[in-house]
Order: sequence, then structure tokens, then C-alpha cells
Amino acid sequence: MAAENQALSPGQRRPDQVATRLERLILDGVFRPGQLLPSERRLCDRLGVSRASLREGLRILRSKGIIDTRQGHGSTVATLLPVNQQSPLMHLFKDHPRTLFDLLEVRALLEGESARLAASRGTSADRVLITRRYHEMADYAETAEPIDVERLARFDHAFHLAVSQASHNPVLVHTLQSLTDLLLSSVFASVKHLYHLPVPRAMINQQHAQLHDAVVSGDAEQAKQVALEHLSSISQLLRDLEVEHDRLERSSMRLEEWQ
Amino acid sequence: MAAENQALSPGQRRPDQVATRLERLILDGVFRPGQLLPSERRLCDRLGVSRASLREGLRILRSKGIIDTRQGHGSTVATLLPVNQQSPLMHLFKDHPRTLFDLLEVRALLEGESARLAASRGTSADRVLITRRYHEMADYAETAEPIDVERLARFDHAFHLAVSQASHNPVLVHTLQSLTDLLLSSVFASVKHLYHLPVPRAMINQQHAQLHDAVVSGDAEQAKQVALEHLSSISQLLRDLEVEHDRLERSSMRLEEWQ
DNA sequence: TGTGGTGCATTGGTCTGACCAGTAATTGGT
DNA sequence: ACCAATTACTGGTCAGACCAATGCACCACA
Repeated sequence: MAAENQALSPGQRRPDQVATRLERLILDGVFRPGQLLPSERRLCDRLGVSRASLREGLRILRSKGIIDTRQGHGSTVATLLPVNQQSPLMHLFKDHPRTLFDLLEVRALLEGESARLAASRGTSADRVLITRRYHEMADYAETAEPIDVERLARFDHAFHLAVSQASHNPVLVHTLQSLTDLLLSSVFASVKHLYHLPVPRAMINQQHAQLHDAVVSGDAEQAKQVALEHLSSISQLLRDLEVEHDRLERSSMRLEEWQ
Repeated sequence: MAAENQALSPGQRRPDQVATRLERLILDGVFRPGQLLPSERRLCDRLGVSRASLREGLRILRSKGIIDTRQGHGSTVATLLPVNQQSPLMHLFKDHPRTLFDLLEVRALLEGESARLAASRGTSADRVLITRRYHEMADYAETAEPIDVERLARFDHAFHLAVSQASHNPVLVHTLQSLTDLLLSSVFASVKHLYHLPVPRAMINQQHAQLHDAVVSGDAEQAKQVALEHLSSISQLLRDLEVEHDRLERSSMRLEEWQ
């Protein structure tokens, strides 16, 4: 062993120490963004750990987005430092398109109930607000020439939010909000495509109009139905966009084989 | 090399494949939150990779917060945290007890769908587990002399969790879990009374039996209906209790585990 | 004088097998 | 019945070997 391994925090294993020490070196400016780190073998020597531990340490930094590694080349300090730390759930949802549809399944359920309650419980003030939000969205969708997708998405969101708030169930509003946030932050790119294609946009606009009419007219069952169809067709559109996915093979796996 | 290594995304190295495959297994419910994963050596065997690569894969999951590892013990699937843990909803609970019924309203919706999906999508393994959980609960409810309410609540919770997991929709499971956690961490200990009064307990037991039968027999609509009635009657019972509970109030009730 | 190929040294990627270090169930003695 | 030692696990670490991609120095040929 080439270097002293001073005890850090009791829970700190070698790979964690490696990550910590390298982070420190980067923060101290010893290794600068864009710069190539020493080779793994050299780092092992300098830090006094085995290559396995060193590599696990680098793996930590890599998954934090702090370094970038290329075989045959080396590891470079990333130029863009990590911005935000997301919830564990977010990581699971990312890169697993299947969960997107699971999410839409739940959202459809909640949106349907939300629309139903909004139609039956909504006050006149609620309806005025819903109508205002609807027109903000619809006017923009029809008049704007080069559509700012993000701006339209905000209007869209505001409209749905107004509907859910008219349900007068804070828990419902909150849960829906959570799922929507999750959806937008994980698959925002896919959603953007929907707004760019003319046919889906027309369909969405029409469904929004129907939803608005049903809610403000107080037709609860119709509102629920429209909302369900709305989410259903969005799901279908996304499914069509989805590049053929290998859902096979893993459904046959059973717990017993793993014990 | 023990297993074929089908090419995934070109950039996917072994550790990334390991992480991806394990994530899928978790999402598929083969490995469930709180459960202990097979040992590293066994996983190496099953996945056909070396222990070094396997450990780097686990390191990825660990840094994502998906698993938790303890030396000498093993790796457990982390309990999925709520989308937003510290939500303003908590404050609402404190001051507005009516939120409890809003919560139950949303829960009924999700439980209903969860039961419906469990009945239609549940595998035979799911049904076996559901039946086991049901009997653990029912046997205890009938045989125990002085009923340990907390213990019964745990069985109750395990039963409902098994049903929701059989829906094979991680988002649904997670959302339901979030709402349940909200209940647990709030001050509504009144549910405890439900288990103490003989009449409500009998009704709950019967509904559980119906729910179990409907789900394992694959009767989706029946399952949904029973679940809805279950939550509905619980809500009603709580509503009745609230009247007399207003007098007692201000007791130092601990938060209880409740389905 | 380019210019394109060819090797080779260096890098990360992976595997193997060994040993260290906690954990928890089992066992055996009191 | 209880408590301590044993033991059979678990993850943590190490060493050294080989594979695969990279990129540069070198050299042959136009």
C-alpha cells in the first residue's frame, strides 16, 4: 500500500474516499474542467487504492456527471457541473419508457375524476377561471405562427390545473401536480414532438374544447369521459412515436430463479 | 463466460447493463422495495458478469438511491420516497381535517383501479402472495384474543400492498404508497378506533374477503367495485366517529400504521 | 513533399481468484 | 433459559492478467 489511508467518516469506504478526494482536487483547481485526468493506473498509485476501488470511485463521479470517460482515451473533468439532484424515483422513470405509460394510466384516472368533480362541484368563479385559461391557451394555439412549444405547454398546464382545482379536492390537485411534474421532467422531449406535429395538435385542441364545454356546462359524466379520451389519445400518440421497444423476455422472469 | 451478452445500446458497458437489467427487474416487481437482493456472487452467476462489473453496476444504483447496501448483510431495494416529501399538504392536514376525506376520495379511486388491474393483470405468483397475505391477516383477526391493533394494521397494509403490486404499475403503487404515508404521518389516529369496535371490524373483514376472492378469481370489475365500497365504508365510518371524537379529541394518540 | 497505412504504446474495460471484514444464525456450555 | 463462541454467510478490497479502443509515431508509396 503506497499511501496512508486516514480514516474519514466511519461509513466511508475506499471508493467513496476516492470520489471525495478527487472532487476536492477538482474544486481546488488542481484538475480543471475539460482537463484529462491521470490514467487509472497512475491514480491507483497516487491514491493508494486498487484499481477496482478506484474504478468504483470514478463510477460515482461519472454518475454524478462530474467526469466523462472514454475507453482508450481517459477521463476528463466535465465542463458543465451538475445542476440538480433528482428523486430516486426520477432515475427509475428515466430511460424506462414503459413507466411513461404506467404514469399516463394513473394520470388518466385522476384527470377523469378531476374533470368529473370539477363539473359537478365547480363554482361559477371556477368556471370563469377555467374559461379564461382555456381561451388563453386556445387563442395562442391558433394565432401564433411559429409556436413556442414551451409557452404553449405552460398554457396547457394552466388549463388542466384550473380544472383540477375546481374539483375542490386539494389532495387530488396535489397528486396530479406531482405526476405532471414527473411527466414533464422525464419525457419533455417526447411531449414537445406532439405539439410540433399538426395532426395531434388539432386533435388535442379539439379535446380541450370538449373538456372545457363539458366542465363549464356541468356535465360531469361527459367531462370525465372526455378527459379519459384525452389522456388515452395522448398515450396512444406517444406510443406511436416510441421507437420499437423490447418489452419481451423480462416478463418471463420469476423470483424463484434468483434465490 | 456464462451467459450470452446481447448487445444493447452501443455505449452500454457491462456495469450499465447490470444496472439497467436490475432496474427493470425492480420495476417489474421481481425485486420489490424493502426486499433483500440476492448476494453479489449469485447475481454475478445469474447475470453472467464478473463481480467487479457487477459491483460497478450496483454502485450506479446505489448512487441513484435505488438500493442500499450494508456490509455483511446485503443490498436491499430502497423504499421509494414520495415524489415531494415535504409537501405543503402536511400543513393542510393540521388545520383542515376535512382533507382526510379528500385523501380517502383519491385513495378510493386508486385502490379501485389497483384492484381492477390486479385482477386482470396479476400473475399466478401474485395471487399466491395475495392469498398468503390475506390469510396472515384474516387468521390473526379471528384467532387473536386481545387484538394488537398495530399488528393487525400491519397485516392489513401488507395485504393491500400485495394487491397494488399485482397491478404491475409502479407509478400506481408508488402514488398509493405516498398517500398512505401521508395518512400515517398525520395525526389521524381515529382509524385506530375502527379496529377496536367489533361491528366495523367485522365489516372490514368481510370486505377484505370479498376483495381477495374477486382479485384471485380474476373478476376485475367486481374487484374494483369491492375496493370502492371498502374505502367508501371506511370513509363513512370515520365520518360517524368524527362526531363523538370531537368531544374526546386532544388525546396523545400515536400515529398508527394503517393500510 | 505530402499522404495514407501500419504498429505499437497507452488508455479504459473486464475477468479471476484470493483474502479481509462485518453480520447473524447456530451451537454449545453454564 | 440464558449468554458466549463458533461458523457460514454477506459485502469490501486487492493483485495481476488479458481484451478492446484510441491515438500518435513511423514508414512506405505516390
